[in-house]
Amino acid sequence: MNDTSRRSGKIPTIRDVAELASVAPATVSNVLTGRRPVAEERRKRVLAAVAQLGYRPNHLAASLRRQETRTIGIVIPDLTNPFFAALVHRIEELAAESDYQILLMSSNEDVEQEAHRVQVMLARQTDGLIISPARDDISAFAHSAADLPPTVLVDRGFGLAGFDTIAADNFDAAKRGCQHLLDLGHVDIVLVVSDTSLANISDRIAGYRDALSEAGLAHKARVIVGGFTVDGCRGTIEQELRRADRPTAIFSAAYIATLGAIKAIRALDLEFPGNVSLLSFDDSDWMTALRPYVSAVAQPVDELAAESWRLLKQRLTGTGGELARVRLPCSLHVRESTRPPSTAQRKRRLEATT
Amino acid sequence: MNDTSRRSGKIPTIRDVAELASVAPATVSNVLTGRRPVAEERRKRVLAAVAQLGYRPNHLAASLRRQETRTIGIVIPDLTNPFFAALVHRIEELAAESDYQILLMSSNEDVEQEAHRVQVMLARQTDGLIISPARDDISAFAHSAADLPPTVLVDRGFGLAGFDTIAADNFDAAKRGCQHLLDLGHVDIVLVVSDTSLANISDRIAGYRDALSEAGLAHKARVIVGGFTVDGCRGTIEQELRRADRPTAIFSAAYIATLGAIKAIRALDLEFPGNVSLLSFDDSDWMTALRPYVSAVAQPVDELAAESWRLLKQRLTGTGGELARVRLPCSLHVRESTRPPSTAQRKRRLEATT
DNA sequence: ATGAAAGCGCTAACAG
DNA sequence: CTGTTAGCGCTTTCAT
Repeated sequence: MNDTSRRSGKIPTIRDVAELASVAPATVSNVLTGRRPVAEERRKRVLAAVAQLGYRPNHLAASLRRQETRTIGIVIPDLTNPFFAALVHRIEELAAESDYQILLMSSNEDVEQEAHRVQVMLARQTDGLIISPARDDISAFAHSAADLPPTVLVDRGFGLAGFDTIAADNFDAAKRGCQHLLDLGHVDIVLVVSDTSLANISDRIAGYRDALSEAGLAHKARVIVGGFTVDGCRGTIEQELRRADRPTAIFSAAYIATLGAIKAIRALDLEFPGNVSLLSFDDSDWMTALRPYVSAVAQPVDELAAESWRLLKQRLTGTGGELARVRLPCSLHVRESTRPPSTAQRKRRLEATT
Repeated sequence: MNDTSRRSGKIPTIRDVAELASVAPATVSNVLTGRRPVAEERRKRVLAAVAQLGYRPNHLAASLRRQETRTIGIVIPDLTNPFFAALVHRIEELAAESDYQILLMSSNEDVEQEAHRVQVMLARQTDGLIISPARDDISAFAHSAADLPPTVLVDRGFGLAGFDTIAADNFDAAKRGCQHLLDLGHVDIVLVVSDTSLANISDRIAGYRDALSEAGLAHKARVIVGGFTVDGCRGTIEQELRRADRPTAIFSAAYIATLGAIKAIRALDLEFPGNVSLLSFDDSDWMTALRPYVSAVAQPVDELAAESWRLLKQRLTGTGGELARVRLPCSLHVRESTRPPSTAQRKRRLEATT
């Protein structure tokens, strides 16, 4: 059918269509975009010409003219983290429904890469940005929100001036997680974090401390830092578990910390929850596969994605009101890796302390 | 410093810079792109003007003019699958090094969504495409390779005419996996697949059958189909495990099948490798966390990504030669979930068969 | 309802 | 080495 175009070799433009249909280029545009009405007869001629030539509108040219690309940029720290993968997946899905596309970049938790990537996004005229900043700070890539197109900060950078920001309620989630362990009778609970400089993490630390305080156990708080790698976390946790007064429960405050914790426990030939209870911040499909099922605090990924997109789209269409700050609740899934401390555990602690 | 631009309200263009620096727009372009030399003094004036105005080149306009977007489109079936997430992550990283950006879309294993997304990519003038097709067939989105910009097919659609194609050596990997189980002494090995219509999967089935044949056990081949969901796979596998003559080993030929298999085994209160050995096609970080560590065939994700990008870039720069068909070897990680059949297992089979 | 003309912001081609 | 000119392909005035 469109052999003609194929043979001609050149990609047809709107002018080619216009000539073939004996109408003005503007008319072709109006038929294809539906922005203005076109007489039925001419409409058909245009459509026929489009089909015959195999014409495809050049979105690039339209973007330049309209000053709108229908592209949004997403910058996240790490796509291999299932949390971010799921977040991006869902945002892409929603954006596509509104005919927006995604330009994706990973900062690899690196401020400089992040800065560079955001600059590229700006040069590319993305209509909006969804960013999960490497640090809770935009100074790496912009002076202020005014330097950027409509931008939503998700998961990190909560509350920064000038942005719609959205994140899980890390404080509350960590507090409830810790309370769960306290309810079970644990008193020596160590919190393992990746990096204390992120607000998310300090919120989790604060939630953990708050729960302890309310139980009158503020002095029992113990936070250890494992870094951004599984092996780093594992090493730190192994040290912790080697202490005579080792904790009876570990609360791993990040995905990699959970993997590190499990590996550390296994490396020392310990069992969980037998020798130590384990609670994970961040849930994953495998946590309900191998035994023991891992008790976990789950972030509402789909809702975070939906809300991010909703807010951004509002800004893009100018229907947004006040800047939003949204905290979404996490859910606690009590499974098998958390249980009351055994008498052996209690005894061990007692001996170590006296 | 660039308060001037801030106050003016309007985004500066190359002409504004040119005027301020008293040079021609083309000169500004030449300074910024480095495509042609510019006298040192004028250079400095231009750079100063750029800084003062806070000018950013509009990549869109440049793309339109140059007929090159430095954007590549990636279409994959599902970003929540760790394999694809890792693939995309790595490709993005490599592309960024060459100053290419990624337009990302998921087809959600759906041919129609895929078709639509590819059309969008084409309209957006992506310089190249990396696609992992929902079916091993491009007919959903193009008549032939000639309809598309330079395109690499990765993981799926291996060998399709007109494309550089690249995939793991699924046949060999499955064969070696099955041989490993045979070497252990297993004779009743069931293969669980998601969907037989994908070439990847039939290759794995063929590899499995081939290994059995070489061992003179062709008649023992048993392949069950669980579909694209974890629960579907689990259900199918549960049924299989309820049979009196249940297998002594399960080879799960896809990530979700592995999750399904583990859940099925647990649901029936069986143990692995005690009651049944388990070998996974596709590796994941958690498989070396919880016990027993899961023996797995690992696809060379990073190499697949690197090779995909290398091939695409060659095409983009016109340095590509013959169309390439690359098979990359998988690696077999023997861990704890596979072991020789116990005497109890042998006995059970014997009783069921007689 | 339609067409002509004027750009969106940039760069390649061509003079000088 | 530098400036001028002419578009890339589309959409939007502004007439008619």
